[in-house]
Amino acid sequence: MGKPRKAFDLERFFRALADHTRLRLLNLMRTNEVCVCFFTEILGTHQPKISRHLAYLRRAGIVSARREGQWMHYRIVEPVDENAANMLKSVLASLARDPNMQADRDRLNKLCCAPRLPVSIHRAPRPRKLSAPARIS
Amino acid sequence: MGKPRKAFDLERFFRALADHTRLRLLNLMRTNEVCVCFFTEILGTHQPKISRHLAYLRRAGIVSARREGQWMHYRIVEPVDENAANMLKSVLASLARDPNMQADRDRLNKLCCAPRLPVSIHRAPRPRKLSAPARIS
DNA sequence: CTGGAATATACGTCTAAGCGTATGTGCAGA
DNA sequence: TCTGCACATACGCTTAGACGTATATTCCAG
Repeated sequence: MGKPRKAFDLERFFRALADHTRLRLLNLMRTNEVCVCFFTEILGTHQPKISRHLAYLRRAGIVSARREGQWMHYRIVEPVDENAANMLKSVLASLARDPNMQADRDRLNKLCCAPRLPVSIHRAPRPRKLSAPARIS
Repeated sequence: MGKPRKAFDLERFFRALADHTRLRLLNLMRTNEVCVCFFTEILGTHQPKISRHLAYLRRAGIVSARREGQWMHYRIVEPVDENAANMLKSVLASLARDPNMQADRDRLNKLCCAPRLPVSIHRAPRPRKLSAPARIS
């Protein structure tokens, strides 16, 4: 008998989405599993800031993390709650339309396909296209 | 050529939804246009608190207000942005499932249909069922 | 035009959470 | 086992916003 999964927390979900940096992160994870160093490179900000926001998203059950050696990969998870899943879908669709968010994704794609990565992240594993969002958290 | 309506602000939208009191208010407005005194009665809280949260929702473009004499009626507005409209629909569907939110609505319905209102709001206009959410803001 | 009712706003206080900087942790290679 | 890299967390500072209380505004009745 599976654990009685805690009821979905709407408030926490919205607090997690109510921040520009976190929306930018989600936008970059829309179709990819991305490692932390790519986020810092694309957003052009300090690494601890990125990690803090990723931790926030993780605590809210919106993303999951996977370790690969020294690197951590983050991806969006599909919420079990049907309404939450729909909301997240709409959020991502809304981000997809925003020109600034498109610019972020363009930079990620460019970097991702570049023959050589910048020195700061030259050994980093490149983002992986995801066929579908992960299940559960 | 209509005014170039300001782009929908996702962040502001989520900040507005990231509060328990505001979610309770939205829940009560799910199918009704409701006046302030009913909110204070149902939530059992101070009136300025209610007004502040309603103002917040209004600034975020989620509700609209209508004056009728001394009374102010609030209702949810259907966002023009398609994704926003879908999100709001999912939010309301999610609230509809929550037992505490159901209890709030039950209390509102009971009060609404009672032969006599409590003294504190005995002259207040009762909530009105809405056929569909209002357009725009 | 004056008092009271319904609602809105202002004010001071407190907490959540944002930020940058410094430091801790875990893994890989020598 | 020691060093360096990727990432996480701790710390101190600052701000948005939630709260209760007090006061302003708006409308109606008389």
